[in-house]
Amino acid sequence: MRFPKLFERLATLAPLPPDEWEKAEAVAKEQVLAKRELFLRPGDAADRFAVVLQGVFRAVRVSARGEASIKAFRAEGELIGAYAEMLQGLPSMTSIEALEPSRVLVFQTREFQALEQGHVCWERLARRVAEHHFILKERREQEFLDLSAEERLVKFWEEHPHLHGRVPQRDVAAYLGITEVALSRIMSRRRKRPE
Amino acid sequence: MRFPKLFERLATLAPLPPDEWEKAEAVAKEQVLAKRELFLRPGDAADRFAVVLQGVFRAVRVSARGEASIKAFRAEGELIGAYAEMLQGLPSMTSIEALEPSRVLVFQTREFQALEQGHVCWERLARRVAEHHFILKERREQEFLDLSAEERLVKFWEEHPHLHGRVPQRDVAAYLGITEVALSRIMSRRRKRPE
DNA sequence: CCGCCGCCTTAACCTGGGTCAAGCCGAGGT
DNA sequence: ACCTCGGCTTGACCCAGGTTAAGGCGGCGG
Repeated sequence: MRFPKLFERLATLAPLPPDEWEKAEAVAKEQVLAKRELFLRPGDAADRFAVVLQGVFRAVRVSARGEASIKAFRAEGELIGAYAEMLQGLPSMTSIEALEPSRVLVFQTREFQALEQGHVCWERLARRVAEHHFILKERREQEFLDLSAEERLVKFWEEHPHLHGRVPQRDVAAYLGITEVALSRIMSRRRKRPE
Repeated sequence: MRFPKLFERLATLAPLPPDEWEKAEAVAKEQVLAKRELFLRPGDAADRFAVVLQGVFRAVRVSARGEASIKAFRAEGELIGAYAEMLQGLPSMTSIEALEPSRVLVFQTREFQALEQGHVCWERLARRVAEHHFILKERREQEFLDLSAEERLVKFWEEHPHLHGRVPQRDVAAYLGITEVALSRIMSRRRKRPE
């Protein structure tokens, strides 16, 4: 077993026999990405996903009008991929970019589906993953509905302290749904009135 | 089989043997709700969900500060329930209210779990449901990030024409993340400059 | 028939965040 | 050492939407 820590992590989501995990490792390929390199670009087929072994990524949605907003940051142990597009069989509308030199473990969806045929544990895991992602998105929805930009910022750093210093401010702003300029203003405001 | 149309609908999501559906019908209970009656109130255990047979519901999140925002409207054929709380074993933070005299088909989560033990089709269905809900939430996230209130309004009516005349404007506003007043302004603006 | 209530609209005023544009560093590259 | 360039800040101005408050209007109960 090449990735025992990853195995343990996944096994907490759903029971996962070690030999099934070894089969998965056999079809997965490690990939190294330089800073600024893309794991996925818009227009690509959404036929693969990966687990981050090391590094940080940003998932950027490129809207029809060329605007770019950030859907998520992903660091060690988390999944990257154009999940929604994959589920719908659409080409990716997301670009996924390494913000640091990174390493990921890549799965082709075809090969993952083959694993699902072999043992129900993979379907169960996929269910838990879907449910988990749902919970994250619902939490985010609630923040847009109930919180001001400043409150969302505070919450962001509470929930993602490990991203400190690893993601540019402009990207945090794009994640919060505001501009770089507004973020800067909010920060200076807080500096003056600490609470 | 008491609800053949519902069976057909679910069978499009994941293969569902008719006899399994009959087992489900056997444990489900029909419930009638008057206008304004609550299917779920905040604080309740999130131990049941239902399919809407007739009527419209609104799912309202009551934030800590007493603010109320609307997570979703649900009409015929759709699911109601405090899904995120159910997944996390938390008490409901959502109130689900009938906007019209309604009928729903109620399942206890315990009983649904028993169905899951009996046949994998239920786990597969649950997975598809989770994935579907994820896609909906992600779409909504994107709308908050990329669109103005006016654009969100237009899209809302494009996507939910069947709700026309069935939900109060103030609720539409709360769903879009704006006030009743702002919604009214946007509408009068559009009346004057039709495009 | 009247008055109340729920729901919607309108108006006046305020404010958070957008836009545009001018700096200000600090890290590389030459 | 210098230049550039990318990322951050700041200021001036603008506008969408929030807040408050005053009606309008249709339906329903008394």
